Amino acid sequence: MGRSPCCEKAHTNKGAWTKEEDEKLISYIKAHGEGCWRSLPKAAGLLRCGKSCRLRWINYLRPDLKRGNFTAAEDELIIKLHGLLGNKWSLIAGRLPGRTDNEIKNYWNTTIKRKLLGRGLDPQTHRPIELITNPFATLKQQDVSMAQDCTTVAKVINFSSDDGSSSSTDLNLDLSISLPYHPSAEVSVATTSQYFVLQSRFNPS
DNA sequence: AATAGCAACAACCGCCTATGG
DNA sequence: GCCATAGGCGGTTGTTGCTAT
Repeated sequence: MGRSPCCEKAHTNKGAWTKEEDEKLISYIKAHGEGCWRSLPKAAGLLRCGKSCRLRWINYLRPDLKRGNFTAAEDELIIKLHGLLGNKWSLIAGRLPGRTDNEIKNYWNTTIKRKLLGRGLDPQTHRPIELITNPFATLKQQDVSMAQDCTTVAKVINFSSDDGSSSSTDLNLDLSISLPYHPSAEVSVATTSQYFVLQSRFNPS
């Protein structure tokens, strides 16, 4: 027997939300707060799936959302975080106040991917595309060794100062609690550091 | 002016995880 | 420990609006 559906699909609306539906959802959450998404639609008088309500609220109606274009600083932060975390959009969104995982995911797929390709970097690995076809074409041996040493990553991308305090930037990138051990994670971190090693070489400002 | 192509974004789907009985 | 359920997440699709031809 399969999994039961999250709601009675025959009695729910789908597709774009109307203004009336938005208003019902907003007023209900203002009055009762978030929580129990399954029972919310009925209580709020909405013919929607609970999941759909949650998504609509989180991605579009929440009052603390920052609408509008991404700034250059946000761009760079997303790229850095993606290099460390991969497609963990919710974790990335957690580091960008007012931005949602869905928004960042869309922005990544439509804009940043192309931006990285334009820089000659593979969007998934963040490695120079040339390195993928010929892994040691441009890296000096010392760079490879350095990249393999994960402890250098913090220095390379300025996460923290030598005394362990946070970096001088206002970006809190302490991700130490978010990264479960996985052998491939070392590869990911190493490739990210390779990117910054190369970036500093090509763009030493 | 018509329309084809593309980019951006909203929303859905299916799977995974956490939690409570 | 097992099972059912709700919530959460990432991948994918559908829709809309803009631009180029």
